[in-house]
Amino acid sequence: MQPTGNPNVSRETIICTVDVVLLSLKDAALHVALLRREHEPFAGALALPGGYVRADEDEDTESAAARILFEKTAIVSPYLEQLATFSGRARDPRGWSISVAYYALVPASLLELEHHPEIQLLAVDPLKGLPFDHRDIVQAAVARVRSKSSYSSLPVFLCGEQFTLPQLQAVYEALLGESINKVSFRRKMDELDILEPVQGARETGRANRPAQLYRLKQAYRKLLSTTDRAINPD
Amino acid sequence: MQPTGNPNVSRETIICTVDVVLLSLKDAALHVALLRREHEPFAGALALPGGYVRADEDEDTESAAARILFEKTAIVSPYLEQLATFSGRARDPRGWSISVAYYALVPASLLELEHHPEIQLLAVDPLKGLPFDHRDIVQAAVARVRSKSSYSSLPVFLCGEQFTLPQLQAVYEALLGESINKVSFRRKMDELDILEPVQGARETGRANRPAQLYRLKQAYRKLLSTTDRAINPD
DNA sequence: CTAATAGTGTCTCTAAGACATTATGTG
DNA sequence: CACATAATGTCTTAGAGACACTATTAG
Repeated sequence: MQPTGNPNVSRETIICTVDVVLLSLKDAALHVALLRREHEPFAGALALPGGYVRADEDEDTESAAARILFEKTAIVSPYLEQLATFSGRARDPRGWSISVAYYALVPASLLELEHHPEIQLLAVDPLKGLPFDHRDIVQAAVARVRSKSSYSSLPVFLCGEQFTLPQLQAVYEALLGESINKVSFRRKMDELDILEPVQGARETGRANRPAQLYRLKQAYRKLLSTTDRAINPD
Repeated sequence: MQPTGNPNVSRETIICTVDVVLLSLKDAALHVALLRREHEPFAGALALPGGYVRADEDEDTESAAARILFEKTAIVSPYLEQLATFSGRARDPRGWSISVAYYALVPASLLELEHHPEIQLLAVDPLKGLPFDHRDIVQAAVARVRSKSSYSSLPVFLCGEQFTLPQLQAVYEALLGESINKVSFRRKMDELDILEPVQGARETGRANRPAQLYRLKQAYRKLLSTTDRAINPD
């Protein structure tokens, strides 16, 4: 955004891309959605869904991320947020590049394999063998989600539309890696004031008292609450 | 980062820039450093220091930010962190652009006007009249700094190399906009364990008990501690 | 009935804030 | 000495965790 020099002067091209870290919870562990690359570089390798920013059709990089995610996985994520920008000469063999990374959270039900056979879910914990700097990007996304989880309602986006409080607590515990005091958890959820019981809806079928089903209040369906210190581990 | 299409296909150019939000504390209020633009667009207007990313000389966008900040203000900031990336067609009249924004914190002493006559310090509170989307960028930086201040040692970068605890507390209070309990503040600083007293150094000259001078411990000189819930307002 | 988990009441304990007291400089 | 602010000791209070007890289903 500066005037020094002539913008039309010939310079080395900068490659502008976006990458999307699509996260979901499977078997109580965070997994990232990867796709097999069809073209060079790294053809055949599993990598984050990503692509070039198209100045002629994308409004900004966020819409580019949403477009690419949809084109490649047919998924529209209810939660998509900018993570950070990764740049430099070394990260892409094609040349000096910028990748604006986004992360998305979706419930596992959205990733049913029969509907998305092209998606490979890989646990984020021992993550290795990714091309480019995709490992760094995924780790940054995981760190962000874990960090935000302790003081926000982010994890609800990993649940389906309706869920019980014990289910939601299990999601928080999976993200934070620690067990949470049940009473404290419910107190915090009550304070956050973002959930509403689904009248008459209970989780039935098991040999115990059925749990009340909840859902995000309408006002928060597409929004994230960031009330401070909402959830704390034991 | 995707292979669909040919990277050599002719596309609308994307302008790659960085902008730096240089923040400092003056008269107990956050101020941002602005420069008068020499060239179009918005020649003559006060704007953030920024410039084109140079693939031929910058290692990544962070070094580009450091380079541009130094070229334009001769300042090397001890704290420089990526803020977010702003993009789209509308933000720059020259065309579809990406700006990777960084923010820096420096003590007011570094901005002595006699050494940096080109810098205009503007209070961030009623901020208006900035070109591009620089107002959004500054507001994002201010929000980030205020948010991080409540649980980290970030504000020490707004102090000089040595400072007293009452001075540091005043900085936290200016950032958070609330007064802090003195005992709690000192307890937290003690827990953070990032400061060390400068032996024998006291702030003298006033008609009261002199305050002990402190400095960041060596290990943190260039680092940020992010211990959770470090500082809380009253 | 028992088994199992949901949901809640309440006590304890930790940590933050309020307040008072002591410490140490200047004039 | 008075006065001002630094630094610290300690009491009060709010909030988080532990734990126990009640509620409600299946079988």
